Amino acid sequence: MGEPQVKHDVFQAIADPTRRKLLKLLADKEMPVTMISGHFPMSRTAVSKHLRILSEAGLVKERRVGRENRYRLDPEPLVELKRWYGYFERFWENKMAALQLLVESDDPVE
Amino acid sequence: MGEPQVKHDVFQAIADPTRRKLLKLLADKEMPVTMISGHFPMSRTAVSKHLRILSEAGLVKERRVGRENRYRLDPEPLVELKRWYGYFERFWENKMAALQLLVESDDPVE
DNA sequence: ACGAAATGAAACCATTTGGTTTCGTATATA
DNA sequence: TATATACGAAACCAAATGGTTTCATTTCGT
Repeated sequence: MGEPQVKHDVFQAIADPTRRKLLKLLADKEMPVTMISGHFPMSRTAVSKHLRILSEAGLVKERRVGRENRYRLDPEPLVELKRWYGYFERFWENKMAALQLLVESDDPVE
Repeated sequence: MGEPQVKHDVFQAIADPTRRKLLKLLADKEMPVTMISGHFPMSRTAVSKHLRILSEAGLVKERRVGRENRYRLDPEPLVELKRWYGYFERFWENKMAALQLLVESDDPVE
């Protein structure tokens, strides 16, 4: 019983650029740690720690398969982000109308 | 010429809960620093440093009026946030449909 | 049975972060 | 003019962050 006691929340989790890249990488593919770390200019252990933080925030799920640990995105906690953002939508009136068009076009960011 | 050279980006800026509260506080009201800091259990100087970070990220605008420095929300950089999570929306298909309803209802978060 | 692969835990380190208190300066007001 | 108010800069500090290397454990493939 009691709260889920998450150590890192979504906002903290996505604050780091490496972790944002991790989420994109794991968005459509499930991958084991060593393969994941091949995409980053740091040690496997460092990547592993980032994955841990993402996992604490609920943004990735891990699945043990033999000796490897496979990770995959779980986008569900991003809803909190969307809600938070949604609160502010009421505050930009005219200014945002133009920029909204930019958002609608879905060229990838980062 | 050259990039705007922002020290703190939006993701870092909103990672801290105090700064998220600041944004909500300044969403519809322009306020001077001392009045703002009255809403937080820390020194005026500490609040001032948070405001500086938000300012670097472009999320607040400051305006000098006499001896006071008035701050107000500028939501424009939040568009980057929307674009970012917008990328992931294509990855939550069925699961998100239900939660979407929650988002649409606008009870305040935090 | 044995060696290699996959991983996390632990200890360690430098830098950043979030807070403090003190001080100087500009502006308002009595 | 003198005093009080509003604020940021600076120096400082403890804890968190993001990285490293080393080591032990589990599992796979000969």
